Amino acid sequence: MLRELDPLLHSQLRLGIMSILISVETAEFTYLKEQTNATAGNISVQLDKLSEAGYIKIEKTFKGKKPLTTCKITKAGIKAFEAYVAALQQYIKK
Amino acid sequence: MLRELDPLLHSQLRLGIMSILISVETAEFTYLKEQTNATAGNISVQLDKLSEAGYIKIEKTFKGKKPLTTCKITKAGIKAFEAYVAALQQYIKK
DNA sequence: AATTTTGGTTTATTTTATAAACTACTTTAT
DNA sequence: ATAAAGTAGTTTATAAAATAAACCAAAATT
Repeated sequence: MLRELDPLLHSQLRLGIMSILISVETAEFTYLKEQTNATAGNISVQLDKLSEAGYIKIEKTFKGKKPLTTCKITKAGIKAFEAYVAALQQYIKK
Repeated sequence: MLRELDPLLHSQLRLGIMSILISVETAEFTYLKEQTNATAGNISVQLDKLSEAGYIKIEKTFKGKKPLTTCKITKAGIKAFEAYVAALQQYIKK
């Protein structure tokens, strides 16, 4: 029987964000936007969801005079990501 | 930059169905239902979508007096599945 | 012969993803 | 100095998807 895939991670954009965050550890909003090719609005919404789930931590500061949003994956986020990947393997192994 | 994930395959249920079909080559509706733990309605809808995309072939016959729906992955389906897995690797490789 | 079960389909509802519009401020050009 | 354009986002509206609920037709069971 196939395992459940965490719906919060089974979304192209959120998975992309998490995929980046798991390797870089912290990333700025604009960097995520570039890398994922998504619109700012979409990123904003998905970051909120990941944050509310406790998968990432969002910090709002300023770079000079401009707002700066920085994201960092949490322990829970790493765990969830790894569990998701493990479950996913079931689906894609030959 | 992250690659696109075929939205038709990036769905838990459709991916599960394709994952089964790629290994067994043909499967009955009820078998898919059991293995995926999904409702009949949901399976019915998702099979139609996969079929319309040409990823699977659906055959309707009878087993004795009862209707029997049999599914088989197509060449295009195999190709799409493999492309999806390749793209996905980008997201989940450490 | 009524009730339940099987094998589905269709329709309705909820959830999700995405895009469009907007806010607040900064930088650049006039 | 001020209007126009750009940056960094958020909020709201719309479209698309997933899922569940309701339904149908025939078969099997009590």
